[in-house]
Amino acid sequence: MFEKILAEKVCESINSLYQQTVSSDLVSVQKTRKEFIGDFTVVVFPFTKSSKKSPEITANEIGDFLKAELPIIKSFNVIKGFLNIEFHESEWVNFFFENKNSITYGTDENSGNSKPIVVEYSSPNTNKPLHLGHIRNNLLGYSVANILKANGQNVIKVNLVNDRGIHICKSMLAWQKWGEGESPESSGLKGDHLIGKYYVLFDKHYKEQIAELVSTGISEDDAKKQAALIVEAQEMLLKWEHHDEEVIALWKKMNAWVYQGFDVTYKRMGVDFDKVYYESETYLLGKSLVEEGLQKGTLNKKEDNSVWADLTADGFDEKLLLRSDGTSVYMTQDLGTAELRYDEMLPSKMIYVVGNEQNYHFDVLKLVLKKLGKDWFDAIQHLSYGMVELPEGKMKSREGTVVDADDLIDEMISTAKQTTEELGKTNDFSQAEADELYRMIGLGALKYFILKVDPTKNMVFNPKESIDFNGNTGPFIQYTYARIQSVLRKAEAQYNSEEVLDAKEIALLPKEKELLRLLYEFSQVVKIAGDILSPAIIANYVFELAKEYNQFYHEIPILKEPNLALLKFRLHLSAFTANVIKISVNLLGIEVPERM
RNA sequence: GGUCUCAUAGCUCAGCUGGAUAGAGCAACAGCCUUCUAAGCUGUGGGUCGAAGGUUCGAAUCCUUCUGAGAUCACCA
Repeated sequence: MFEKILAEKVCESINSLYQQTVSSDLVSVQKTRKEFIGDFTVVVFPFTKSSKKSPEITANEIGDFLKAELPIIKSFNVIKGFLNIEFHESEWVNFFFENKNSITYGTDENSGNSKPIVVEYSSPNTNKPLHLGHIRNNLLGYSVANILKANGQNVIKVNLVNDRGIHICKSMLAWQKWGEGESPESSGLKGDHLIGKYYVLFDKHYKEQIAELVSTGISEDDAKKQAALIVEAQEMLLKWEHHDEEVIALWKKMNAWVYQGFDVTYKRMGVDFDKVYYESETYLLGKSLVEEGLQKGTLNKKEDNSVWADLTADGFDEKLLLRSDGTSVYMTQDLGTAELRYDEMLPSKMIYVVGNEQNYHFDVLKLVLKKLGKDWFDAIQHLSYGMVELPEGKMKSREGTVVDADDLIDEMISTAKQTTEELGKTNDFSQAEADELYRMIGLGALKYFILKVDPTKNMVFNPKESIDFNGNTGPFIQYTYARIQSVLRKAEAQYNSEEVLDAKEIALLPKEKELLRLLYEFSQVVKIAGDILSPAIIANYVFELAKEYNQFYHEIPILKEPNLALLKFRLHLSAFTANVIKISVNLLGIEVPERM
């Protein structure tokens, strides 16, 4: 890496010129801004303390040293405290030859040997269909897993399905009462949507009952607890915990419907898992951990038999871990599944892709594990992503403002179809080819729209404005790829990726140099994205790359270039760019078409 | 009320551990298809980086205070 070589040489120069030692990671080597001549810029302000000279003089002295020591440097110039260094063009051409044909360029293939990283994402409830918030979660989890793999990590993707609890009992009860045996087959509804329908129905009737009770003079809080429906639902949950055959059978039937529905949505989103956990199978695990904590005296039991962790010393409150009736809460379950996961896979890290509304939960989770003496507590990393909001604020299922995942995907694909047909792009496509293209573009637009935003930040989605296909979008990037493929197809006679080109014939134009420069940065982009778990880094990079290529494409002729060596170079440069575009978007879970 | 996050162009967002004159896209306006795919390219306008202090050679970035928005603090998950 050029930056590393430069940084180390700069340290040497400080040592040699001023007899001072500087650590190489304190040296700031950055890309030279376009308005100046050079490839890399060293900021010399920090070294003026060592040199006791002005920034300009210091920069010149370091520049002289570097130039004398490193033959790869062609020239340097100094502007204020900035030392701009220009490499010989051959360095960039060499970089090009070394990497242009690598289908794994920028990624680390040495995976599999290290301790695994577990990435948990999706983690749906089985009482309603997935919505836009889940889409962000799924796309993030899937992409982060890809990015970690590209960084040489052994990644295990897991899903923890929240398949038990009062919420699913509500749907079950409503279906029992008013469903009249309705099934996905009889209704034509997708299983998860069918269940969601009864969850909403439950809530509707429940609210009516509450209102009725309130009108008889009962307080709202009491009404919420006394309403017949909620009491019945709780009875059902109790029956479930006691393995009541009828309830279990109903539960299995309805969950199966939901899973059929989820599978369709997962498949359409293009996400998958290496392992699926079901909370119904793991929810009891936490209890033994809590018992252990009680024995050790790190947890305490109150008079009513409820068990608590006292976290006041760490600036938190007390946290309930077992209810007075001995049943476990969300936190208890998470303690159990965390330990199960750790014991099963001995991971170096356990990443949980969970919304930022649960920041407190994860702080407490780690703290309780620490209290319980689990020294691996720090392996837990909460990838806390921001909410997807509507222009008027948070999505609310009660107000019907939730953007349904399936609906949105349908809309994206049909918009892609309409737009593509208007442009006449698929006139010579077969129906199957065309449909595949619409799917790719629609999903590409959606995925890019979600993933280009910094995961930690809340983002806004306006349902009234459809997601764009022009500008900083997925289809723009897909289009650039397809455009390159088109050129390569036209150049069949001149293009052979294996052909050895003559480096001496190649003189880089500014746009070509900039393209190469961007391609060079890719491996660092992958590394940063992996370090901070941010697909947005990749998304913004690949947009930049596509934009740069389009400028090159418009400015410089490829197939009409009279010099055959240059023509071939540009074809290979185009192919290299297409390759990096493909690798990049694949990290985001986006596919690229050969034609569009 | 306690804790935590966020605030950058009309809108949606970049701006990596502090570095040169804060960038894109959309929207608006003006151009470019007898020439490799116009889902493209070029140009114009648009900013007190929420406000005020501070640290620094240097602050959108770090610290403090204030304003505004949001999250969270359940014997819910």
